[in-house]
Amino acid sequence: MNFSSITIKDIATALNLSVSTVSKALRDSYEISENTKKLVTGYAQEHNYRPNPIAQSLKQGRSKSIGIVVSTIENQFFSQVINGIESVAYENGFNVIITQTHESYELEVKNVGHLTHRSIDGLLISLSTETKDIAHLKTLHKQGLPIVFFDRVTDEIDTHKVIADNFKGGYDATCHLLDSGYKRIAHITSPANISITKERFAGYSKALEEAGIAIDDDYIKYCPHGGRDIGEVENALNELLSLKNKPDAIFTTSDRITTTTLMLLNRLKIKIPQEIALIGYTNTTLADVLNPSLSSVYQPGFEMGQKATQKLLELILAKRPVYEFETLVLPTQLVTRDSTARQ
Amino acid sequence: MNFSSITIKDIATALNLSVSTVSKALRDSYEISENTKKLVTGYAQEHNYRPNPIAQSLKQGRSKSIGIVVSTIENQFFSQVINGIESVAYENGFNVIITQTHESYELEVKNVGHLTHRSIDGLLISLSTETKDIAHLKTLHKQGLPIVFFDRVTDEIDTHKVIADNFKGGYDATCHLLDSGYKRIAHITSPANISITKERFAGYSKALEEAGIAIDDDYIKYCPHGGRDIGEVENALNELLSLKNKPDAIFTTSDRITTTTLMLLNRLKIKIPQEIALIGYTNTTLADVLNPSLSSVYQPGFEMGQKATQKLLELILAKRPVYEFETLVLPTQLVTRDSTARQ
DNA sequence: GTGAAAGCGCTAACAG
DNA sequence: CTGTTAGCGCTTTCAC
Repeated sequence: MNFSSITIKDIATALNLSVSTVSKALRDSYEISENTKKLVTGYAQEHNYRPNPIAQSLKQGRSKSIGIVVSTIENQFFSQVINGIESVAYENGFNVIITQTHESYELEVKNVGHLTHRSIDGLLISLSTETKDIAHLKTLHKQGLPIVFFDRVTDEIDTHKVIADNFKGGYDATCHLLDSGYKRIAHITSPANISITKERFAGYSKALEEAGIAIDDDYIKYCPHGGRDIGEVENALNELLSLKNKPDAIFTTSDRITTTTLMLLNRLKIKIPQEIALIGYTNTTLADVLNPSLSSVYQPGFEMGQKATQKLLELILAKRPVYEFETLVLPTQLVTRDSTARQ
Repeated sequence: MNFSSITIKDIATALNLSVSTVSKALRDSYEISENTKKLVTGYAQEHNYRPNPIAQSLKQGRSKSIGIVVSTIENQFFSQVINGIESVAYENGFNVIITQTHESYELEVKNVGHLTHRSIDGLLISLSTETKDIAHLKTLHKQGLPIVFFDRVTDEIDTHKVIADNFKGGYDATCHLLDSGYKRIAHITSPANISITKERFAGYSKALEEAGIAIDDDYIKYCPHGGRDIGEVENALNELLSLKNKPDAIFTTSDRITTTTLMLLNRLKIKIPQEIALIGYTNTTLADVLNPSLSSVYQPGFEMGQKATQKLLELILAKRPVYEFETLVLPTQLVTRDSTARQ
């Protein structure tokens, strides 16, 4: 039910006009005289007329809304992205529908189904950690649904993408550890199938390689759900701590893994950075007040949301099919704090 | 555009039936023979038919979606609430549209307008800190829009409400400080016009009163936007610190105020709890790993979202107007940590 | 300049 | 049991 509006018909009868005249007048059609336009718009204003978007959608086959798929809005990175998305979407008269996968492939498929089914004009998506098969998206993409990937992307679909410079993020973080004197640098990360994991790992590897340090597979641990469950991180950490040659530093990816690692180390009373240094990806505003303050790689979430939405709107509003796609790479920010202080 | 469906008409022509027969068959009407039902549903399944929700909404005047208004999803409390809302909404075939006020009255009015205008079936709202006049909601409520308030409520509208036990939260926090030996307990809080502020303040007052300590107005500081801007908290804190009789403890409300206060105290190198103890409302999962670990009042956000949605759905699905309303009060949880350790 | 009419996809009286 | 018809609110030909 629409709780705030009279209809075009009401205006028509009140003004003794036809609905089509009113409709055209409201849309400022050249066919309508200035007089009636004024009459109509005046009446509309006065009675707080607002077109019923549902009827418009049905008629026009467009809903002026865009769908969003993220893993979870509890993650500050994603809520920042969403704020960026909203800022651009609202400015352009679009509204957004947010859904969460909670890192589940099944939920991702379900959400995407729901969204398209609810007639969105375009989709912004960051893939779940479980997602390997993207058939559900390929189909939609082929049918012409505008899609823009952000954060966790795929190269199986050719469209606009907006990501952070994950390679550099991993590289910078690792270099910083090396520069601070750490040598046995472990890496706890998300599953290897998602893009960000590979890219960050590549940066980590490159840095070690340049420092002449061999990659030790024992030092690389994957959390199947990107740290969604505390147990994943616990296992990873325990395995690292039980190595004969324990790491002296850890580089973590993903907010969840990072903060959980910090918590677990504290719980184990392992001194950071004296026994083990820690640097990780996180967008929490609390990095400064953690114990110890946490060196981190910060991603421009808000900007990522804005950029992705701009690209999506380009696709949605394009008069003709688009075949040239861009991948925007945004810089990350390395912030060094106590958790990686020089030994 | 709907990217995933054939229409009822397609089915009808394919099966040589009328659209109404198909429609009824799909809705399992008693008027239709088992045979044709099977035929229709079979064909529908096979061709992945899904009703166009836009058309359904237009026809039925219901959209099966509910609107949410919160201050900001970056606040973990609200993202937890939203998760609770989603869990119940999805289970019942409703989807949700999330909007943020960023503590602005203007944005609240705008969002509510947008939402109703987009034909929501019901509204879940936590008022912005700026909101004093709720005429925009009263009108809608009178027109019959089901509304459920949560967290920050108003008593100017008679409907279901779901809140935390704010009085007890304030009372418990203050008692805990008193029990730990603190006597000069300051309070930094949100504006006095919102419900949670008054209720928590009442708890704080009661505890002091019971301890035979007079309320000192100099110890009560309000942040006009609930700590949205760091400057608000900075001012409040500076005023407290420049008192001749400095407080030895602070009780803060709202996630934002709490964590900002912690950050500022750290920045000022004021030792917590030795120089000033700190306890505050926060739902961050990081309370344990803050420096120092932070005593806090935790609110059952997820549950609040669930309950509010259940009540809203009751209203939406009610066959006849509802005149009996409930206010559910959920318990909060006091978690004591290092920031309020006994002196 | 204005209006009549069709139709977006669906539902629901009402006939048959 | 099935079909015809009207209509949700809007836009858009096509007549007048």
